[in-house]
Amino acid sequence: MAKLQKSIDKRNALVKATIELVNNAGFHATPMSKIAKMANVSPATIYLYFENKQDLVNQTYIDVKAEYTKYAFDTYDENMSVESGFELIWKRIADFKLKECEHAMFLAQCDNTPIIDEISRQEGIKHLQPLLDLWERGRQEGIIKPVSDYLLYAYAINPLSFLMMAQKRGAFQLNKTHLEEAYQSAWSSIKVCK
Amino acid sequence: MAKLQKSIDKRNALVKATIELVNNAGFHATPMSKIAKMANVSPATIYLYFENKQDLVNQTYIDVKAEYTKYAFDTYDENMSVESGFELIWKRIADFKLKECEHAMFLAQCDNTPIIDEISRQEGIKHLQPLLDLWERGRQEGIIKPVSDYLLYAYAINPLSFLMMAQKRGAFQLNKTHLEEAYQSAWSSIKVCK
DNA sequence: TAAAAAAGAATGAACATTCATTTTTTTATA
DNA sequence: TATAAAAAAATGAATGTTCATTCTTTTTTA
Repeated sequence: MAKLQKSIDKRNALVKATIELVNNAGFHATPMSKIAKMANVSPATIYLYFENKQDLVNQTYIDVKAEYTKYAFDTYDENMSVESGFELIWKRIADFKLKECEHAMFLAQCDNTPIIDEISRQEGIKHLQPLLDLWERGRQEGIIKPVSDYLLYAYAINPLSFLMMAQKRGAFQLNKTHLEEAYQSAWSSIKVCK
Repeated sequence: MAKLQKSIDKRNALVKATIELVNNAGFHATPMSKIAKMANVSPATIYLYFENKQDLVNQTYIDVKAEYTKYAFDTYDENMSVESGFELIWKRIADFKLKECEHAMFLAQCDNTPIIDEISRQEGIKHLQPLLDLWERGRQEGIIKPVSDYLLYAYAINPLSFLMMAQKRGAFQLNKTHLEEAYQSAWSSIKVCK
């Protein structure tokens, strides 16, 4: 009840500020005072929305992860064929990582450091289930290689994180052609070869 | 002169402690005092070997990156064919990431956060040159896809980082068979298809 | 006008770094 | 080779700052 009365805008502003500051300076160099300032809020106000700094970053992670997977699966439905379902999801993920670069970067940072609680990490993983289900179906139909989800993810999805980071650092620019090539690589790395 | 007298062992112990603590707690939660304690040294002593905390972590990064690439290219020579050269390097990298897991994890953390200075990051990248040269040769011979180094790296090498992290988190175990499959995926994602 | 939300200032702990000494190593001399 | 003076290395404690969090008061909302 109390919570519902509090302004959701303020919570969102805090989450947004956290993402931006952690991306630019790292967790170690983002004090609560800066987060508050960027969100136009008093430091004390943060504690009306979050238990402490750890809780703030955990919740931010879960929020962003949920947004990411919502975007990824938004236009997917389970009746699609394995191949076209995968293509759809892959391209949505690519889209997200390149357009919502800030959010994708934040996830990459969280996924490669111990700044997130193990519990929140697990929470974040759950959202990926539709993709894992698709792969399982693909394996049963003999279309997808009968290997661990981790191997499939490593070759089909994870490269996009690397490309996103490289692009963010200005090292190179991903265009439409690259993207199509990348998709082909992804698909051929997980499909069963005839 | 003065520097040579100082015990290289102490510097190494400090670097080692930094890797271990940053891996387990993150940069934000590794105070100099803990690093000193783990290296059996007084906090003040750190400042005889490093300018400050940032310098310590930068140097640690460069050290580990150099060790990584030294290992990767150790048995490679430029007269090898593109395909066997690539296989050799890939397998050495895989070996390193799985055996020297702590070091590989540290690199992954540094490569996905702003804890390292841009200058040190650039320094670290230089070491990778032999692989880039091999790819260039491969492109000229029509064996390797004529695409950006970043795309090749994303699909051929980076997945190993993801698999290493997954393994480290205990999520799954990479065995010989997996590794061979992973290599095949890597190679087929960068070679020109006949 | 009462309850909820927000604010700014205060608090106390943690931390990076420096300081003043002590210990160890090196050098020079006999 | 033994010894003492000098230099270098190392130390534990001190310093001053930064920061997360809390407290008290004010403002807003119902």
